[in-house]
Amino acid sequence: MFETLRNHIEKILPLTDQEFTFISSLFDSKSYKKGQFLFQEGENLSRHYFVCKGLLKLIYTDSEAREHIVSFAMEDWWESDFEAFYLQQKTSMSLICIENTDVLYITYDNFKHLCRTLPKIEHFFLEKAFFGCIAAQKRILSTLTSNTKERYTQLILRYPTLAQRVPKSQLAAYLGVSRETLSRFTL
Amino acid sequence: MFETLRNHIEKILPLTDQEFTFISSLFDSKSYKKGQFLFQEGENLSRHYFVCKGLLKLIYTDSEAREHIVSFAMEDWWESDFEAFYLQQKTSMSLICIENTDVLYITYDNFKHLCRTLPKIEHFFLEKAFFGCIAAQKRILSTLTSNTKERYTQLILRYPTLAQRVPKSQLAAYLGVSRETLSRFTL
DNA sequence: TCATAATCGTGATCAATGTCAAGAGCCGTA
DNA sequence: TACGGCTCTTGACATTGATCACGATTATGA
Repeated sequence: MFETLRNHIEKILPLTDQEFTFISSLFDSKSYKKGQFLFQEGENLSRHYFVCKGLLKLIYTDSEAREHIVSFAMEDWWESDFEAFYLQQKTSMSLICIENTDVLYITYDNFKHLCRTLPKIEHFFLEKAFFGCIAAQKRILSTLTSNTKERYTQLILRYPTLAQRVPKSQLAAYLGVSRETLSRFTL
Repeated sequence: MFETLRNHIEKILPLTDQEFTFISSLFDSKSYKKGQFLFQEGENLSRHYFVCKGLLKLIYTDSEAREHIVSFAMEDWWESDFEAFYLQQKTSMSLICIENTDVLYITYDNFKHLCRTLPKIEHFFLEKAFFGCIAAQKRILSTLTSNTKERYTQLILRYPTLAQRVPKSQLAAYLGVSRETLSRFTL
């Protein structure tokens, strides 16, 4: 699992063995089964997760108990309730396994410690955060410019494996439409 | 204008005079009048803008010439076509003045030079990017959980000055609804 | 293997919103 | 002051998608 992380980081930032040993010491690994929560709304444990293997969904549950999918996370993706993590607040969302999943995670304190001790890692996280902003900008744009059917086909084209691993009802919850609506489309 | 930038950065990262002199040398300042373009779709000049005074909109124009507002930018906000800037591509969006506006901007090359020469600035940009992700996550969430009227009132509550500085039709283009729909709401 | 739960598709109905059209009010400028 | 441009409102109608209901199919686990 740690090798996965190392490869992932070194795509952006070369590391010495010593540096990576230090990084590793600040992460913990954990495996979850399908259906389990990595964290739940209202908890106070802010961690940043790296998915080594598996598939997660980050969801928000509204006042009518409807589940909205803020994002999926598959192999090599980072995931967390950013606001809760970075501002040290209670989580407003939950992170749940769609498949059995292996993750590495870092706590906020360890993250700060890492950035202080090994400042060049901030370059790595900056690049990740930039791409996060780009992806978010694109998703917002697609809600502005495209109708539901277009967004559905774009999603499938962009993440073909996701569409195979996730039931349609979950794709609907990600797109913000009812599952019936997706069902009626002929692609 | 440069003092504005310095105050802005120093909220997150203390700077020596020497450091700030160096930073300043990599930014240019420019003033634009209401209606002018800072850049236009299809151009190849990637810059990252800091708004000292005024108000901008980042728009995407679709195939039917409809204008969608990806984001507004007011005082102390950073703005750019992130993808074009960071990946050195042609812009797919345009940045336009809603009011007369003074900006500072940095080119991609200077940005890279800055990060290489003064790595601690990456801490500043990382924090900015993180907050950008948080804001985007929230905006996506609001489209998933709230109806149009709720999103409209949330927008006004959150950015009361914006609602005063921008015509309703532009707020509609930001929310992704028709101006007629906003018109029919009694708040 | 069987029982149960998930998932998916489809019809009927209703609410929300887009679209087109017309007109009214406001503001800056010649 | 008068004009044109911009903005906002409102009505009528069409379209999209949500909701509820039901049944069929597919996975899953004891």
